[in-house]
Amino acid sequence: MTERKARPTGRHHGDLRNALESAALELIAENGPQGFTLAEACRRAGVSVAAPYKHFADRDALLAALAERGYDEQRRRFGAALASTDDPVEQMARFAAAYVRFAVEERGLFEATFSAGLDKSRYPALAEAGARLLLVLQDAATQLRPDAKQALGLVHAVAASAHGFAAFVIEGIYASAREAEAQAANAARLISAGQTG
Amino acid sequence: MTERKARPTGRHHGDLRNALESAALELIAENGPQGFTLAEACRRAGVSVAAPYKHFADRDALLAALAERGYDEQRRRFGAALASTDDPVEQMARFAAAYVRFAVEERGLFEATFSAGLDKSRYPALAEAGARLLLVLQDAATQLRPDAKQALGLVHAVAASAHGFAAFVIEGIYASAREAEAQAANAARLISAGQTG
DNA sequence: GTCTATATGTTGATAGAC
DNA sequence: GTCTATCAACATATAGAC
Repeated sequence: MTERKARPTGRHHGDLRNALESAALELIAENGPQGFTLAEACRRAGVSVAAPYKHFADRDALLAALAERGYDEQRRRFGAALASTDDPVEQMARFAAAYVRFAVEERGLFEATFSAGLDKSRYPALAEAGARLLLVLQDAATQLRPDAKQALGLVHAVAASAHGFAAFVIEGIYASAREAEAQAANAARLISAGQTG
Repeated sequence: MTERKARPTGRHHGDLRNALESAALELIAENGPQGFTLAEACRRAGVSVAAPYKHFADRDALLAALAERGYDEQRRRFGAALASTDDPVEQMARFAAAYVRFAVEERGLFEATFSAGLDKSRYPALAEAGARLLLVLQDAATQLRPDAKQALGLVHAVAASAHGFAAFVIEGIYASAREAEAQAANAARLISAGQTG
């Protein structure tokens, strides 16, 4: 077979697509979602501003690719958190902590999924990745709320609360990420054990 | 005395400063913080792009003015929420609900205070307005956590959780603002009554 | 698949007339 | 205090060469 990555004809590496995504993630992590511009990402990747258009239809398409990666990474992390215990309430607590940790450790992906402001309907693959993630969480919540709609409600409540702690950490209101994780976990525990039965 | 608002020499109303702030709030409410540009605010206010500079040093100064208004309005609303009951736990619950309601009803002010990304140190008046707000909340929390540091921690936790629900409403994850308010209040109740004593 | 060059639009900000 | 210029900077996106 031929080599998987042919020699670059221009003067670049074999995987510009990935290099652009990484640069974009850096930019978002540094300055928030609006800190990402295609032009600056090109500069960091060492290519001209025309190069991306062979890999992405436009600026939003790159963002959508990031958001999709973000959902997949969340599914991986939150799935692992859920699998780390059998106690349903503790599962929600660890999900909340993982939510905060993800926001801190992968701020670029985190903001790409939440604050990029994409027309989700224009990116079906993105909507599907989000739906897959939600399913994993809803499934876990079903142990606490057998009714599907109530399970979804619980996921939303726990996620919303955790999201707030994540936003506060990013904003620097919590000095310690660990502290914020613990608080988010605690809130999730209370919300999960709270009402119903 | 002379008339309070002299006749405009150009072709505009007597209170451009306010008109610009209102236009900016509209823009932020419509498209988020990055949806605000000085140029677009000028278009909506019906003045040239040079006009603002007689009223604000630069773009950030206008944003800072909005953020300051945002803190003051929060203090007004949250103060009223705290005063509406004597039960300390219920006070925190109503604060959380008011937080979500403020985000929904005054999204421009909400995002100006939280997501504008201002150098707070460059705007002392802004930092002071934020501090005043925090004091009101911390004071109320003292009934539940006599230790000042723990009281502050409780305020942060309740606010963080409420913030998440607010963000979820704005993002459209909660269809009903009322539902989100109720959930935020519930979470606040649990967090407040939760640990310590 | 990458480059150069370019078109086109937008922004923030300033100078100077009135 | 507002306007008319005008500027430099920067963005997204396309055409065409290699």
